[in-house]
Amino acid sequence: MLIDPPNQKVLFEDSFTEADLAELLDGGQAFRWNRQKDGSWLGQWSRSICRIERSSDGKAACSLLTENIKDVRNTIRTYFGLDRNWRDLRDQLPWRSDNHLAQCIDTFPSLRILRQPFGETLLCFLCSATKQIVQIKQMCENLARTFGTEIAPGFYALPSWKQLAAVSEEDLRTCGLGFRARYIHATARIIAKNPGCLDEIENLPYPEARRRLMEFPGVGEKVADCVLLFGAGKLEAFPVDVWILRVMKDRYHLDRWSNSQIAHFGRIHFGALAGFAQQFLFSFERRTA
DNA sequence: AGGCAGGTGGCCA
DNA sequence: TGGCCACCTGCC
Repeated sequence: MLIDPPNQKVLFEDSFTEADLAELLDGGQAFRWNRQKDGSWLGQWSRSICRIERSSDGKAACSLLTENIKDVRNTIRTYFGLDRNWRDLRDQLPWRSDNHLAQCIDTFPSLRILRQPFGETLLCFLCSATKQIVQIKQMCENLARTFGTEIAPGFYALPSWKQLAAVSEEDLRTCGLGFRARYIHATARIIAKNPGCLDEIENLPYPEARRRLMEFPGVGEKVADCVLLFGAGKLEAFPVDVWILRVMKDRYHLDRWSNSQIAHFGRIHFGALAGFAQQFLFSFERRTA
């Protein structure tokens, strides 16, 4: 049930512009946020429904609209990474010696990395191959409505991997997944055989977690890195997609380099927080495209 | 109206 | 290893 007025609100410390908020919630990290007519954002993860309201001074307030959430404050803190000092992390990026990165950071100063539920992140990014954000969101919504659980009138949670394991590939295709249906189906079957494996992988160190994720069909280097970055808080994960390749070629002048050489350069250049740096580059490039 | 899109896996030199 | 291609479908 929806609660009105909303229960406990959590205030963000940083200020956000409209563009900041749109980039954080709808910029390709998460696929379950929608801007409402009144300008607020409504989003979902697990069995939570969340509203974010931004006042004219840039302060953003977050509230959960679902009952039965034991620890509201903690749920929000985890998802938005409020337990990390992003200002400090941002300062550790090599912006002093990298003018382009500095410009990207200035453009989206309050950008951070979400910490989404691991299994849901895997599902969303299995949908992402050669699709744009709008279409990925549509696929996720279809999956939730068709195979997920209704948690409030009109709101559906994404199906669990257990729920997905009971669905045929053919039925998955009704969600408009295309060839991605095969990946999701096969991955669900593998997870069903070893139900604890996702929890296990989430808690592994980055290199091993990445290797294990890539054993799932449909999970290559890029998807694995997205899942670990946005769903496991591993900031060293550096997803290399077409946007990042373009950035590295155009802005870092790596003209004659192969894709894998470019990816390698990025990981070395940006270091232990490479994924955080990646998000600034990605957002900036998308905005100026 | 038709090409193209936040990739992956398989096959061939 | 490195490059090329099929794979589905809906949206601009």
